[in-house]
Amino acid sequence: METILYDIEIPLIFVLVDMERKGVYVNREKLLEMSKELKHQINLLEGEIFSLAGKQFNINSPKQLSEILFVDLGLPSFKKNFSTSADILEKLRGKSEIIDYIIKYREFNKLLTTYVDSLPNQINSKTNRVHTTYLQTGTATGRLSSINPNLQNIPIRTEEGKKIREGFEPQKNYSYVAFDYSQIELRLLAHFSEDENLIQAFNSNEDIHSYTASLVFNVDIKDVTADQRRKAKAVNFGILYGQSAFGLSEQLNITVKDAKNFIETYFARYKRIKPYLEECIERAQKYKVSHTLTKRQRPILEIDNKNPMIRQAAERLAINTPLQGTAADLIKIAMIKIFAETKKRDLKGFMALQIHDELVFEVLDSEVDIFKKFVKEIMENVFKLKVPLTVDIEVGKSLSEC
DNA sequence: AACCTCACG
DNA sequence: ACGTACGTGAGGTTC
Repeated sequence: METILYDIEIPLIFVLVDMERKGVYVNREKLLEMSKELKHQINLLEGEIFSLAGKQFNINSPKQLSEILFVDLGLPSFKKNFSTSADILEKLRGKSEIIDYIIKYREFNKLLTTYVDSLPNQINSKTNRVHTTYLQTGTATGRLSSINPNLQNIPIRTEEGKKIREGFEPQKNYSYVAFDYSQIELRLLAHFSEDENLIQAFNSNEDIHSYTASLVFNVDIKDVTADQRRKAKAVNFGILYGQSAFGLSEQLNITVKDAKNFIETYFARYKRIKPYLEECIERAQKYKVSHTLTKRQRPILEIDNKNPMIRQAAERLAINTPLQGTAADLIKIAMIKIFAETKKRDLKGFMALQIHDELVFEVLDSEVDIFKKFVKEIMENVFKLKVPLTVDIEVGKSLSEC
């Protein structure tokens, strides 16, 4: 079923093999230091949790934890199952002190086990670096994935998580230079839908979430509040995934009625979006596949399923696949061009990581300016869309500075 | 091996 | 009444 584009797929293999061969340096000592500190914090949190629970138990066991929370402590459970996932715990915040400790415990324990204590074990003794493996044909949409270890999910969202990035360092006299596509999937939505307002939003170079907020809440863009922007951001992303009013209401902690209102206003302001999303679904109904800009195809076999739940899930794939998949196509083409250009110019710098919409290079300091120029140029002009593609650049002496 | 949870885009 | 946002990989628990 899958259409393989040989002129794209085969050259990418060389880029990937080169990245895997070169690897990234991880500072063992820094992570060891972090490990000690995290273990200390985790111990303190464990003490607080056991004290509030009135007994010792395995906090890592959702089964035992739910017993403590929903039976022993009598906290309200919102779903039939006794889920203890982060979004449920978030709703229980304030109901018991134990919740805050559990949330922190979970965060620290995740960072410790998945990264801080794990990465040093993956350092290759010959190269003294960590070498991931990229899978080129492992995903449904055309994205890459990364295994053993996964270097596409290095923490960044929390303060403690960011510290882990300090452990990733370029070699002496080199810097990391990171290039990331700004809002590529929303830009592709603008391109495919040809919605005038969304195209205008990107042409005006305004912050897209503030721009959406100004349209949806009918205020001047400079008067958009942080909360309005947050809500607009949720709607923008929700659209890419085919989120329902219920889903949005859950995420924003607002009523379903308000969420429905938001989405309707969104479609009223960006008039071409809803018809475009419907076209995506109709195409999938007709051809039983979704496709990307380069005609990469994904079978959407359940699009006519009689079970509404299964059918709606298929409809969401029909909406999301062209966006996520096209973004993957574009960055792959850019990677091939950049690799060729690096060889042609005989540069020492090299691609170190690909994180879906971002490329990180390890670059000789004297080459940084050259790289900044030609990589940005290639990425932004990889394909002529109805909106500009823009790339943001960060330079640093560790991954935490990118 | 299945399930839960959570790290990232 | 039901379930409800796409794409991944990894670590821990449970069976």
